[in-house]
Amino acid sequence: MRAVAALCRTVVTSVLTFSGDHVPGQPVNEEPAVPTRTRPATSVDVARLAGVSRATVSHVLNNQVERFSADTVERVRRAALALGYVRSAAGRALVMGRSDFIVLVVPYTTFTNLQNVVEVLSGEIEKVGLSPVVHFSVSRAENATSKRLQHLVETLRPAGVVDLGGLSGRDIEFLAEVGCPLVAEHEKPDFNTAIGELQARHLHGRGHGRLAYAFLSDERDDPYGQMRADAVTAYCEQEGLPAPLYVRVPLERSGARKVLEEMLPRTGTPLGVACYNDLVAIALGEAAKTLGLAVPSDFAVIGVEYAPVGQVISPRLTTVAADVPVSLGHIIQALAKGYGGAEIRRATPEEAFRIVQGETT
Amino acid sequence: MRAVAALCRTVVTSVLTFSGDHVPGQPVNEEPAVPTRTRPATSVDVARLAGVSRATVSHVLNNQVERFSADTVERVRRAALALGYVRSAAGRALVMGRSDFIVLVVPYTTFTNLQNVVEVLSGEIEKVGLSPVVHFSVSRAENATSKRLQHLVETLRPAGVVDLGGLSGRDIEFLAEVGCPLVAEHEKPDFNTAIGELQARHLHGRGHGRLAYAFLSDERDDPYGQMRADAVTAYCEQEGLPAPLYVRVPLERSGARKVLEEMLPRTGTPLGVACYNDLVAIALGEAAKTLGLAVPSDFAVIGVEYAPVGQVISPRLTTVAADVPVSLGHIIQALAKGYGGAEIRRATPEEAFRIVQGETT
DNA sequence: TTGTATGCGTTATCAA
DNA sequence: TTGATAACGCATACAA
Repeated sequence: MRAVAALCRTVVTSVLTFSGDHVPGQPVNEEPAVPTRTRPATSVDVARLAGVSRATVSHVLNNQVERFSADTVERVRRAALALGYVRSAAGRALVMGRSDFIVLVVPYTTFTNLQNVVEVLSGEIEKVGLSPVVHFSVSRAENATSKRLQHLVETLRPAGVVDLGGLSGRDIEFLAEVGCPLVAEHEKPDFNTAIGELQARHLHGRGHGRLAYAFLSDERDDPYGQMRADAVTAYCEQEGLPAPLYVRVPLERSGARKVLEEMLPRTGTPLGVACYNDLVAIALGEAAKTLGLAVPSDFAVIGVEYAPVGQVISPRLTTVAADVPVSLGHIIQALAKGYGGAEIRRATPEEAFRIVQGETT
Repeated sequence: MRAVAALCRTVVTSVLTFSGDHVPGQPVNEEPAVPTRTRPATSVDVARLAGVSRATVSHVLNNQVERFSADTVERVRRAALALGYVRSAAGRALVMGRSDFIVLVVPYTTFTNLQNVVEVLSGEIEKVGLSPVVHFSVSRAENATSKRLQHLVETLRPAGVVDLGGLSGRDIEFLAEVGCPLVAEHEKPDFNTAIGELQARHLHGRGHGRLAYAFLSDERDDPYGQMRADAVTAYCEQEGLPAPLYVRVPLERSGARKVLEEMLPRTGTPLGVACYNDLVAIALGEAAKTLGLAVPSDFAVIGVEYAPVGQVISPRLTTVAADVPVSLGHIIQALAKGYGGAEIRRATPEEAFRIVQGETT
């Protein structure tokens, strides 16, 4: 039976097959009714064309070429190319125990640079021979274990998971339990602290001795805010400034205005506000305009993101911009170390972030 | 040897194994050095615990329960649950010829609702027993075939691909060649035409007889702009209005202002501009303010997105909002039809989009 | 109603 | 230097 199937395959390979799959082991004798696709080439096809065994094909295509004659290697490679052969992830995953995918977990937060981040990481992942796949985290509760992520990891059995901020504590535990590596988890640089401090130092340098921190207050998670706020607080303490006021800003006009009206009596002016992101900064800036505050002399705001919208409005927003490839350096490094890529140097927070001076500070 | 391995597995299953994989077929006699994870349960384990054969397990777990006694079904299900059994995607994909994943292809464009869109579609995909995986398209050229997508499809062999606007013509050809179904491709409603017409009709209804269409002019692809602009043009023709002027707006202040300065002599005022998205509308609105134009009487803009930022600034932006679940109705429907879910009704463009009245029209 | 046998495509071991 | 063979986990046609 096997011989029949193999023989049949010889024919089928060079011919069109049904769009549906035929029964395994059943010779296909009839004419294809709807000739739509060719069955993907397998290592058997390559082996036959190259005149070698499947084992040889496997070795050569995995770059274990030392033990083979140059001629054999060449023949196998040409055959693979000619047939458009691509190793089956399924077969490979089955025998390896895990697949060649890396899951990028994106947090449930707006993220102007997301496409950029994914693009940069995708390139690095491919450099080490793996394939990127993006997963949007949806868990809002800090310690909820995401059923979706769990299922993805259990079925895909990825070679690794990259956390862009979407993982809860339980998610991380889960990954450890099933033995799925979390890329760069333990060497994550404290970027959020760096950002918060950068904002505080900038506001202080522009003459603001009274500071506040503005969180985002909407339906989305805010995976970074607390660390940044802590950094602002630490800066104030270190510099002998009064502790910053914390506020939560809703993303609509009247709500933002109300927040501002409530904070001013408690802080007085001038006041400098470090904001969770550009959107929060814009909301506060607009509210300040309607209240007749002078920006930036009485009321200064600085965002984080360098979103385009902050640069088209008046006053142009002062913000913190990230150098995406640099700020992902620790992940890129871990990827290289864990999966056999070239060694690279890690970036410092100073290299990763910079202030973009606008008109709001 | 097989018996040995099977026996060995019986032991290993209830015990911790190495974090690395042991050699298949090699009994593990030594004590585990680093007892980190248990090997995932297989259908053999479930079969043994339930006292049935692997075939029975497979049938029951695929809901082909008619032919089995209630007792058998129950025993199998309990055993699977007890062992935390998850069927291996690899084994399944290998024998089925394709995996249980659906690839969501996201276009290279800013997208406020992206998280929402992905969340809604993910839910629907799971309803039919498949798993969503997101792929960020990066191809900018209209007819470039994305090497990344190609590789993903070839290795993952997904059950289907959902195009959110990131596929080029060649990508679509490629998918057809390899026989990967493109979900809802042929029944895609013409939402972009609906959006363009909605914008034009709104501006006209607010008293603007002279219209323009503003494209995005930045580094990103603009997969939707042309269709919307065409719809605006068609509307003008149909209503006997002068043909709309097309402009491309860069996302920075001086550039946007220059565009505005160049268009006004050609159109005069009052002028109504249908914009590609909220950001373009904001850029033009701000430029209009600096030129001293009266908004909306002399110069009106309407965006698309209902992005939060448009609602926190002054004047508050008029825009087109999408009902995400409704606007994805055709995809949800196709998913259900193609993969055996519940039948649902398709939404019309009128149900999917609505005008959010702000202060710029 | 249940079990047996086989194949899916890849990799690893060991023999030639 | 190369090849035969045995896993990996699952699904299914077919036999019992």
